[in-house]
Amino acid sequence: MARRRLAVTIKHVAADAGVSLQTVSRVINNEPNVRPEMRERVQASIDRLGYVPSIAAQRMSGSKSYLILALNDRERTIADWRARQGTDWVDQMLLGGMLECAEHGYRLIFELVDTHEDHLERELGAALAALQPDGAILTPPHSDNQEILRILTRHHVPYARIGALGDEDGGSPAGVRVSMDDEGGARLATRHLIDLGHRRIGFISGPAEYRLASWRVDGWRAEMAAAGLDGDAWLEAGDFSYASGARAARALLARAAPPSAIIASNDQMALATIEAARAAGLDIPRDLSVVSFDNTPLVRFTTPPLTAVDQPIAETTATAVRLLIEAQREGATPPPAALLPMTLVTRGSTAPPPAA
Amino acid sequence: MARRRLAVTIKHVAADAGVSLQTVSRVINNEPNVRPEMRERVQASIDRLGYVPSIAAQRMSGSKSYLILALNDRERTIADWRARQGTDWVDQMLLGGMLECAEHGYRLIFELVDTHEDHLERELGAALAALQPDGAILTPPHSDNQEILRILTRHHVPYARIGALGDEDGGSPAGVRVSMDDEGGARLATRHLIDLGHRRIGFISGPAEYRLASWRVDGWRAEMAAAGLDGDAWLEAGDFSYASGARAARALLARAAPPSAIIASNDQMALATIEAARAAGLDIPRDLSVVSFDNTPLVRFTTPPLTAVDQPIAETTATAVRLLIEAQREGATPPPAALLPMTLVTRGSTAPPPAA
DNA sequence: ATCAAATAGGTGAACGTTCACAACAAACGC
DNA sequence: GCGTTTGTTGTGAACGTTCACCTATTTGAT
Repeated sequence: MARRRLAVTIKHVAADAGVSLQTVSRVINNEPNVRPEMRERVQASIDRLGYVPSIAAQRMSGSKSYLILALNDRERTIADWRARQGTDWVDQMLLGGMLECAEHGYRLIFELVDTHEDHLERELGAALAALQPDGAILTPPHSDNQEILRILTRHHVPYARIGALGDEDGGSPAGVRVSMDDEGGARLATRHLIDLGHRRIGFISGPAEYRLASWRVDGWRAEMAAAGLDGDAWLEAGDFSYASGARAARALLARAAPPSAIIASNDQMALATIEAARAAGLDIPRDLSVVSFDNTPLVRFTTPPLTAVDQPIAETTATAVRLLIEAQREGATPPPAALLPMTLVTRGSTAPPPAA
Repeated sequence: MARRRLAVTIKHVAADAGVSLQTVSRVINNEPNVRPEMRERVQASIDRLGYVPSIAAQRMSGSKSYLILALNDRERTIADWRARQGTDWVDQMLLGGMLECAEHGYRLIFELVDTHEDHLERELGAALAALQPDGAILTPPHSDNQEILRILTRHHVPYARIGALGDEDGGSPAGVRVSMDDEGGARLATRHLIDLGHRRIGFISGPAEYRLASWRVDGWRAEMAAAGLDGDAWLEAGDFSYASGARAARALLARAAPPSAIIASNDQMALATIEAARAAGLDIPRDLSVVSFDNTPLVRFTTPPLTAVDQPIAETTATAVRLLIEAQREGATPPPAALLPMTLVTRGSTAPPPAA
């Protein structure tokens, strides 16, 4: 329990360079009004002594903490994780944000909060008071949790919201918004299939309560309509689970005029589609083309590997971090919003339709 | 840039309860020598005002930071992540450690460090000085990076090393060690197959430079020997990649006396084995049983789903956190070590061998 | 040359908490 | 009854940094 007395502080640097504490502080923070010559001398001392400012002390005297919190729902994260499926977004999100933070001298802290009404206030409040972060990032499904937004606002912590997001926050000045273009992604997939010559393109949707799920349907429907095709003829509902995907795929394939291609709104339902097609004696991609959403590691090792719409999950957090940091500069422009495009990764599960 | 003057501090609590700062501090830290009646009064004020101690201030006056760093190699993590394969350990590790931290009022921070010789000292030093964590966790392949250990020791940060680990650190008092029982895991898999009636059990090893890879071989060999079987007859070398697994599996299946079961040292090689068997016209599990190591989400969605040895990755970090925290209590017992067992998850890829 | 303004640097207080130590009361041994 | 221990509370300094303010020095305009 002995106290550590070994750290080199600003005092040592000041003594070593023969200047006052304040001058050292000015050099550290790149403030003006220091002669280049003096600045160099101080910097030399800093380098020689290996001095690093203590975040704790900096935060105490009112400066930034250089910390950004990535808030996540504890229960959901744990549930996903226990099931060992679908936590792919955790490392994607985390690493994307961390790297962007590192660029700017910030640090991203992944924080799990209990979003139950009665715990939220105390837990989140404790985290904010204890760490005093310079910003927070909210991910679905809590990006528009009004209670969380309220607490963040009360603690004066600027936030960025990822995904989802209506316009219901009526211009709260603290909010940055970053979304992925789900509709555009669906359009990419659909156009890819149309370009290959497909006309009957089935779509397995996600659960209705997810906005991104309906956006994906919208994109597919719009692109079908643009090509003069009737989208709604080949729509089946799923809920992102493997079982629902299998059911929907079987239903599509059992139709009088079955689709020659199917787009599934996520990877697990695409996997189920492949399995259902195989069970029906169809070869992929010869008899049926399949496109997936998500592009998790799962779909690289199927046979054949799946063509998939890739979501820029990592870019999402990275952008959120960048916008948060930028918004804190003096300028104080109105909080920006960003829409990130999705990309299509073409693999072996798509081909021209069988000759009619 | 306006300073925040809204936080409720220990001073407000003291005034509210009509006691000195020190008494409040004692209550916060659960120190003895406070009358129950007084303690209650202070606690009431704390609750009413919603007071939360500031970590920054606590750290400044020499107490704990309640932060534990999970150190990871930046380049390797990024490379794995860009490739979108094999980062499964990131969220497993992270969440296991975070939950254990939360139990004890600590917080886990995932920190990527550049392990290049010339950057390591500066970067890691900066992280330690800035955050002043109460402990650090090292994961493979840097669990025995002497340079990192040296820097941690110099900064008086106790550490826990996960995986790998010879005894080459000659009793440095700061080191806690947590390992997974790779040998035991391999024995479990082998015994499972032997119990099913298999006699010719092939093994696809990992790269020789990974100690865990050779431990897995050892376990398989030992269990084979215990059953009076010659292990080395069916050993093929792989390097954890899909391609190497395919090559090894083809070699095993092309033998005069091909194995009736194959254990692959990781999931990707197991996937390759399934594909190779299918290409050779074999049905799994009727003609060939396959067991995998790792148990990532990948192997749940293959057909058939893979029987796999599950690694307690999350428990690994959780245990490390627990041991680190325990080691800091007054007792100061010699640093402990833990060996975590693996478990076998039986799915559809194993069955009795075909009747001879 | 003179005065105002801009630039370069220093000084003491403050941030919120804990530590070391002092002060006092109560309980105890004899 | 007196000195000694034990338990409870308070006081001032310290942690490492930045802020607000102050003092020189230099620059520029008149």
